[in-house]
Amino acid sequence: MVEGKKRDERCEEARTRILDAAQTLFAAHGFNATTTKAIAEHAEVPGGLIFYYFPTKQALLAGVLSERNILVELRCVGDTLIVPDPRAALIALALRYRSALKQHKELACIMLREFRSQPEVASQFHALREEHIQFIASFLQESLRAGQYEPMKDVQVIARMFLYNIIVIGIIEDATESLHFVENMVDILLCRLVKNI
Amino acid sequence: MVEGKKRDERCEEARTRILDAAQTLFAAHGFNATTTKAIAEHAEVPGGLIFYYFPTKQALLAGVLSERNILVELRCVGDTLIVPDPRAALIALALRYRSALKQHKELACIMLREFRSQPEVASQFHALREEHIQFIASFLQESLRAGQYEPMKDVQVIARMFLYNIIVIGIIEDATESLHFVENMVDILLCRLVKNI
DNA sequence: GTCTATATGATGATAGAC
DNA sequence: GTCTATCATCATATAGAC
Repeated sequence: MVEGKKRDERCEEARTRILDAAQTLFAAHGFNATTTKAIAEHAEVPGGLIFYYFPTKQALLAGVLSERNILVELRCVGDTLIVPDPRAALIALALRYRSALKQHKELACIMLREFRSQPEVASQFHALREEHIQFIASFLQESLRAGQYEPMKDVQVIARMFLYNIIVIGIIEDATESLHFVENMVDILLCRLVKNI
Repeated sequence: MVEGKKRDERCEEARTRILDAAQTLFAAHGFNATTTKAIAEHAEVPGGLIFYYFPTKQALLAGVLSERNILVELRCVGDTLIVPDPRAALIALALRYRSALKQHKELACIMLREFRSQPEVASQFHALREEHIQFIASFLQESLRAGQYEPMKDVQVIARMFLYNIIVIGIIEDATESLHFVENMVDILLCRLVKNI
């Protein structure tokens, strides 16, 4: 029974396990430094099985990027986030981004590592950035309107700064006391508002 | 004569040419994706010569990072930069950082690419960040004092945000209209000041 | 210091049994 | 679908002539 279940699990998850292993190792050591042998060992499958599911190693990378698409997950970052106070709203949004990035840190690492040499990664990365700058800008504008504040001219710039800081915090930073930094960051970005409150 | 000079130049610069080629190719394709053969071809030297100057490929990377040390160059970024107006000072500083990063973009790319797998790179990168946050903070504090402005409590946070944005602009951004963004960024960071002017 | 030829090992990918 | 054995290629590094 236990054996059967174990067996079934391993069987039906072989492909998933390969993707998991590839994602982890690509993030940790980079695409080129990761051997298919290492992926197979980490996934606990024989080396040849990788090439049953994926024609090439490159296709395996593409599989990781498409099937574990960080864009889709991040698009939900603003859902059900309705806070009348712009300051609280931006902090909540920042924390959501932070946890989303943390959750998908491996994907983010792969994108950051490979976007210079893998064109598909670069375009995905670029699209992701611009999309979220627009989203953050309209999210901020919305929460300003909802809170009866004066609309800001600098919304685009603030959104860009917000995202850039989130990216660095999520990817480069050790995340030590980043909550404190996030709050201070939002205060500074909303300075004109805060003074008007 | 021409032949002799050409020959001499090639001879005395062989090591330098190898370092140049390695730097360029490591930045473009990453350490592991770059073969020593490719470096030799790019440097126009025979493949074996690399291992006369550097015992291993890893040592070649270490050579690039130590002999083309971006830290040293960036430490001069604030020299002879005395501007009484904090806004003008920060913009000037940002532009210096931007051009320094642009000039050493290959090094920056290598650090960003490899800091996760190469421990030496990681510690260099971390030290660089903290050092420059401190530097920017005291630079800002200084220009506030010089301009007779009230000292700010958020200097550390502003310095951090400043640097993080500079990093993203310099490394990830395509640098399109980044001057405009830099100005807006400084205005937002100094918002409390600007309102007091 | 420069260059060629090559050893040695690892890597991506395949063939084919089960 | 799973697994083993193996091929062809290419990478780092070396030996040794010049």
